[in-house]
Amino acid sequence: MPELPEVENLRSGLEKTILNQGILKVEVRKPKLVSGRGTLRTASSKKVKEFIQGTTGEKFIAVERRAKNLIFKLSHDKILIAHLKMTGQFVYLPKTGKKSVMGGHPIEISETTLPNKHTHITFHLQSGTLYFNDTRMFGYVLYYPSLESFEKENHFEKLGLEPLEKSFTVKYFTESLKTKKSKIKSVLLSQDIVTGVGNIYADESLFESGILPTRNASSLTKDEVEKLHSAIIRILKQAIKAGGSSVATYRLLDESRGNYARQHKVYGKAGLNCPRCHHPLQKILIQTRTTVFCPRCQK
DNA sequence: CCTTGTGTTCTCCG
DNA sequence: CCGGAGAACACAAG
Repeated sequence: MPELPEVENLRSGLEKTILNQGILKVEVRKPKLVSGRGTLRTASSKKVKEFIQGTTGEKFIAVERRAKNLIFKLSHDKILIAHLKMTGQFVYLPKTGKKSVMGGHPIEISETTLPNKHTHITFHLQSGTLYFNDTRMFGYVLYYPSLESFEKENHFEKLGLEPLEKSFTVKYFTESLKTKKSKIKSVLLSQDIVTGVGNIYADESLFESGILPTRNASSLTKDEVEKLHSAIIRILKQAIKAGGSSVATYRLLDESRGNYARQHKVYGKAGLNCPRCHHPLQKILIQTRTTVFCPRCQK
């Protein structure tokens, strides 16, 4: 579920809670989740051993984000890279005081028994416990013993630019889109020009900029590229500010757990009327992904 | 029961 | 190399 705004909220939540904490003990219940990325990864007990031995006794120094990935920097230049994919979540439970919970998936947050059957990695920290849960097990947490080993692997090789960095300019976006032969929605989902936009924010950005998701990326006019560029940035920033508009990401346990109010205008609203022109919103499939748009005011 | 849908990304074909 | 389909897996809902 998590796209850039949700991961960014998770990142800042983790930063507030686990930073400077030592790792006392680590448990890995699903070896596959620490054994590599990709669909064909196989469980490796050697990786599990390296993961546990390498992280135990170290301390969390920083929590950063690249696209939808979390980067945990540990003492001694050790690094953990986590991807939540669709259903991954991190939950932190302090030993005492306020119970803060954070994650990527709303269902299990309300079921606060931890660990549960979807808990695959547990970090016992000085002041609390950090759980990595993932129902569908597409996510992963990878361990790198050094800066060199991390850079050598080039984990982020295929990713495009961060949409909220200054380097993501209209000029860059224009030039990049010219080279693409596929639909604009496919390009947004592909992560290789601009990262962090998933199904929700792709549909929302295209609606906001009045562009049909089926348009060929290279056919966008200068004006359309400018509108899409600013819509992506504006919508992502608003979503981060709202705490992630699509799902709960970081909050206190005592807050209303059903509060997943989405601010989107088209995502998940097929059949309802367009908020702009009141024509019924249409649903189609693009690359096996549900896509909702207004056939009248998106051109 | 079976079918469909799910916020991601990698791999395999053509 | 490129683009699209299917796969990785586990549910919930209809």
